[in-house]
Amino acid sequence: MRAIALVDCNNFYVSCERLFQPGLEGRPVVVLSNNDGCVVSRSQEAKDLGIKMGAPWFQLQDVARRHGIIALSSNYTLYADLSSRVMRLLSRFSPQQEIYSIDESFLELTGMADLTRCGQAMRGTIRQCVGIPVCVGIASSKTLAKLANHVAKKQPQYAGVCNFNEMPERDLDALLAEIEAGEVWGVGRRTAAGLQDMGITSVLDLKRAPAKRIRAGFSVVMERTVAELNGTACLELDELSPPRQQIICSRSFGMPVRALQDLEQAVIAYTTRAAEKLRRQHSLAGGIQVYVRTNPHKEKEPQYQQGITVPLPDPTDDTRLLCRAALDGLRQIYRSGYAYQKAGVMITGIIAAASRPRTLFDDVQAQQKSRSLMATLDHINRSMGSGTVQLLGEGVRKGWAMRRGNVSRRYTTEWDEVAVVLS
DNA sequence: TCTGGGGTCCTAGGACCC
DNA sequence: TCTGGGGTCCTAGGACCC
Repeated sequence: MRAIALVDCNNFYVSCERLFQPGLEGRPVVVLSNNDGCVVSRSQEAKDLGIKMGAPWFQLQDVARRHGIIALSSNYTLYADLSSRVMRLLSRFSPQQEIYSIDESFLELTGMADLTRCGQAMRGTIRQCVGIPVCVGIASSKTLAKLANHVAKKQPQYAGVCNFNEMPERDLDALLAEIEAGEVWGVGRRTAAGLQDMGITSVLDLKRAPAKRIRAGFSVVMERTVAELNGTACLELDELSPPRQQIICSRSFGMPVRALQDLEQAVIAYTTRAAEKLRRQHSLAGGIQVYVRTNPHKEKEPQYQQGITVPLPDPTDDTRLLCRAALDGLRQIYRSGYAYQKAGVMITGIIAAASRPRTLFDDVQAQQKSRSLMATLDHINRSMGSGTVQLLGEGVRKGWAMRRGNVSRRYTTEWDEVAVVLS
């Protein structure tokens, strides 16, 4: 039988913070999104207090004070480094691994023996070598493995590893009958409501739903989900991630921004980040979209949102050319008199650098100059820290930069910030 | 005062072509 | 008066994921 494992870190961001601040153990802790906006990770203690995923932090002030909830700004540099350590350890357990997200990985285990014990070994190794707690779900399709992982997390009797493949069908169905259909990977709020209208409430209902009806009511994607619930693997492991088809960089501002000049600085900063990502995957941009918007939550203030795509007939990865195009777009959509809350850029029309169409009029010398300048820029910023060299237009004061009230140190990636044992 | 960011896929509809 | 059929490409919007 096909065997796929899904390994998922528990409360990943909070677990990362606890590694270096053991005093957080046993206490309600949350990690906030950029700008200290929403809750994006919660310790078990915080979940037990009823703190919801995605809840705006400013609405939780009272409950936070009452229960002494500790809120930390997100520290993605730290999380990304710990994630790569976890993933490297997991790769020892299977020749085939798909890194699905910062805290999740699928592993192909087909043909191996003692899968439940193998899952326990993964847990033990990661706990010992990195210090992060994980749970493991094992089943015959990715969708079922996700569900098994969910069970491993919720039901303590599985000790963190749930293997559907070694359960009799009848027991498995009894288990699925107890789980809401909305827990299934790919079933979101809208679909769950639609399923409910059809009388489908549990995972077992969905598993037994006729494929034709599901396809007609929803889409081929949902039809595949039902097949996966029945143990037919439709989704393969994606071992190497294909290059991105779009690259987005957008941020909310730390405070409302009114002046075009500030928006220009932000757009240059975001375009710079996006261009770095573009070059890292050896691609060129065929266009760049810029958008700005006011704060939709402030209903009494005048609202405005607009975006525009600026085509780049000569595909490029040069930060300067991308910035020029983005600024050109920004000036077209900017209207004075609004308090802007967010801006962003999206690189589109992405092609591989190697497949750049050549024309008679290519300025080969300029292209070579651009390539070596960008390579030098990337080298300096990679080795000496991001932002060491930047375009002047990005600004130095950055009044629009995001808030990070309570950010921890980058313990594992910056010499200046390593953990101090005694001082 | 304060509500994240970055992706993918699918579908429908319009423009355009032969 | 009569006004096809089929294909492609692009875009916008919706739904979902972490």
